[in-house]
Amino acid sequence: MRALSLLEANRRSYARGEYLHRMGEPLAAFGVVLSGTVQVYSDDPDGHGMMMANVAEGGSFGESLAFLAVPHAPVHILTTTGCEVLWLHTAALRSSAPDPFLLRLRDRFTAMLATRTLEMNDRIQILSRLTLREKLFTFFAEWQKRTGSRTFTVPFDRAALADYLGTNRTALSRELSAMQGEGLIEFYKNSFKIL
Amino acid sequence: MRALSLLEANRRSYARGEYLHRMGEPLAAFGVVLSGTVQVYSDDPDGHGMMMANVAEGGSFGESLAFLAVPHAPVHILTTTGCEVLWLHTAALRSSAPDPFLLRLRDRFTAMLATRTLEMNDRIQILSRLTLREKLFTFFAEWQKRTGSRTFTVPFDRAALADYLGTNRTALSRELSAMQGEGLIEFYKNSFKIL
DNA sequence: AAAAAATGGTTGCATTTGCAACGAAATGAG
DNA sequence: CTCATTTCGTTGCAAATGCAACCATTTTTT
Repeated sequence: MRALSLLEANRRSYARGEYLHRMGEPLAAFGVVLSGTVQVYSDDPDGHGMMMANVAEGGSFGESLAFLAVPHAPVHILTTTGCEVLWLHTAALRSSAPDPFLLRLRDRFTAMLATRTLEMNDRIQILSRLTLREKLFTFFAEWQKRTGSRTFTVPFDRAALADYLGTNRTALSRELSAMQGEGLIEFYKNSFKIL
Repeated sequence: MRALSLLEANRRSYARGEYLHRMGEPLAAFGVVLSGTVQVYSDDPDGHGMMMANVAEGGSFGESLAFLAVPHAPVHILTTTGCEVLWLHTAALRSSAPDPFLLRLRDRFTAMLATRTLEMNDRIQILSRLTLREKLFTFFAEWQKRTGSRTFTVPFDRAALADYLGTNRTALSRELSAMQGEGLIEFYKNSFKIL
């Protein structure tokens, strides 16, 4: 495929828990997850980890850092399951060669970034809610909308979900139990049903 | 200037508090703030407003919604001061015409989006902190880094800052006073000094 | 299969913080 | 200038929640 050679693609496999990238180093390319799940983490000075993104199969990560050639990426990237990742270089996208195929590629890349900012807006909306109950409502509403169903399975375990919502794991368990007790939701592991 | 005609630019003036855009409608163009400050707000179902972005002079807004031609934009956009805004259409950016000038324009646009996602990451980091004190530390650290000085003036009043940090205005006042009392910071209005 | 590690729920407690009510000071309008 | 409006800080209180400790269950490894 032409796109792959233009972007100097190469594919690699990773084990569960393996680092795709370490904080402080430049990202030479961005990644597309062919299988498995990877997470983007940021460490604060206290060594307190914060999940910035959870990327499932078909998703991508590191586009901005690679495109802008940020010298010291502010994040770790690691797998939560075994993974296959396609690495793509952005250099070709900056070329001024008037190649119509490249134009389409660039268009796709820009659309991807635009879509990403809209997704991050959703996350910011969740994090901006003042109470945990509100955060959960917003989170569930989004998944319900995204999947078109009142039943869905999220790709987070409890600890990761707490990180994603910006709260404490035990507080999350407490609130989920309370909501189940009130008949608002049902859940088993990472599968939720909105009542 | 060539860019302005390619992007069908037009300039408009707005009064303080005027709406540039209302939620639910498509954004035909994105905006560059020539003077003044505008804010991007999202309304949740409860009618509870949430600030998504604060755009000062020189900043831009609505790039993603305009580029993707999202039919129902999920945000309000309004001014907090008198403003001059330059509206730019993205249609030309999607053209496949092999115009080298257009290529550079598109490159700038993509870089802008990439930069935007990195900024949103910063916001997410702040919002992910569990305590207000931590949020303020992270917020101040960013401004200190951005301005290269321990003294800076932020473009938020207290209510807007509370929104930005995902907290309550009075809790924010309380915490700022406490931090001043502990000799950690000094502040007067929107100007802060890190000690 | 047994042991080890990871994951998830519960609970008591101290802290944080959202909220309401209020007053002072600053800002803007007539 | 005067009055109205906006902005900001303070405080009491109730509710939310971070945290630690603990146990049960599940999953992984040996």
